[in-house]
Amino acid sequence: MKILVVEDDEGIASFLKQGLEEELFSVELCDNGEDALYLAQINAYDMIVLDLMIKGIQGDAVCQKLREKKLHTPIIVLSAKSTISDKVGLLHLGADDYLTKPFSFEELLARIHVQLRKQNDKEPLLKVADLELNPLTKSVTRSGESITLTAKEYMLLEYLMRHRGAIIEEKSLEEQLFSSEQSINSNMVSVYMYRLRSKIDKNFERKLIKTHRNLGYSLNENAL
Amino acid sequence: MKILVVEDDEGIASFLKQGLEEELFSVELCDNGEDALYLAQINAYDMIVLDLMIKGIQGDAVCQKLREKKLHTPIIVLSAKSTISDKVGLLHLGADDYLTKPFSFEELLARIHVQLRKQNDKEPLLKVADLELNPLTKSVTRSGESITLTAKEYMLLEYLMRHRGAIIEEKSLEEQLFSSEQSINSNMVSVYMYRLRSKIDKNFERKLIKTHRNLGYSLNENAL
DNA sequence: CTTCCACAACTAAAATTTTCATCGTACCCT
DNA sequence: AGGGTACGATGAAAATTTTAGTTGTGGAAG
Repeated sequence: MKILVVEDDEGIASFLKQGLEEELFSVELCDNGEDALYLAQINAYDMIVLDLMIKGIQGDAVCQKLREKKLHTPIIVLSAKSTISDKVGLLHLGADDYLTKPFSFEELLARIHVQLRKQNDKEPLLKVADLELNPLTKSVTRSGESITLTAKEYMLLEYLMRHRGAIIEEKSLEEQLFSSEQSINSNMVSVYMYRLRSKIDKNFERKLIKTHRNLGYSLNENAL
Repeated sequence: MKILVVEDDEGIASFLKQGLEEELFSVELCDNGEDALYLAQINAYDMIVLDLMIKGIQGDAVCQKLREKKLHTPIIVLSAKSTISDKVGLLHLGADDYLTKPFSFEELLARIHVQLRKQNDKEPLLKVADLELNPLTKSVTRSGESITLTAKEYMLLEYLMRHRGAIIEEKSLEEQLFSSEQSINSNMVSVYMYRLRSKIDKNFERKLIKTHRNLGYSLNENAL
């Protein structure tokens, strides 16, 4: 699980990083709006923790822009103020939850877990171009035709679709497929990519799975 | 993940049950010391949440007795008082953490997660009779001889050993082996039991894995 | 422009997991 | 005690996962 923490204050940032890493999340830090926007779009985060008062573009604007770009990653906003207008406005801008400083680490952690769990219920049908995946029935179709996947193939595809558009490094995919058990020296991700492609992309003109040499893979309807 | 909640106050009890079940724990309730002792010994709980002030045998005594019987399940104590003597005493009696009322549900949840994680680090070597399992190296020996297990076989054995002595229902084992994905109508647990037995018990006089018809299985050095 | 290197794609075989059908046995009922 | 039934054990085939090795390809260096 990858989390992006956007936080100005170095002390809080490293405190959060350390705490979250102890919870076995993989954490990346960033201290300004521009980088946040860039990173959130290029990486496959499962969660964004976003301080409102940061350098450059403000948190609320970051939040809004990400949603405009159809980024679906849950966002938890951290804020010093706690006025009503703040809260309502934020949720409108696309934040999923907010927390006013000061807050306890455990409170943040609980909120993160709530959001991660909600993800599953939120999107009833994942779509990329004419490829559709229904997480409830675990069924997949492309151009209406049903496609049968094995468990691991399905896991891989669901993960790709939940992070559609982003470039996902092989390490993340591996983590997803083999929950944290280390299996160094293994080309299984590439093997599964091959299988997935042969089922998802092979018979279609428009290829959805893309390889980004030295970076990872992505699932994308654009040329990119 | 199975949690036993020992709580007198019906309101709190059902609140905890509901909250924990939303977190995907499987919860059992009990409102007095005697039942708590009995249930904790007969079932394979992963965690016990224990109120100090309960009917019958008091919480501290329950805690102490369970530890005397070598039950290793983590115990989180709930207490109305918050005097220092309480805290120190409890930890001596074998509790792993305590929480003073009133507490927020999220705080309890966080403590539970901490304890569950600690479990892994706490016991460096699991033993039942001459059967030994090292969770770090994932290696298993019986009477000193090394035994090679596949991933699923290992998972099953580790789970049995972490709950040694208790009768574990098939449903729990299934949940453990196939993280929550439902696979109704499947005898895989019995298939794996068979395999495990053929590696662990077959060549030995003393059988450690026991079947309890209509109840489940247990791993035990006693005749039982 | 060629060569080389690193990475990814592919293939095939081995190992494991999962399913399925059948067998054995404890327990209940009469 | 005999018979029925339900549950667990067993064996083996089918499917999937994993490993290992080979082939292909893009980009850097010469």
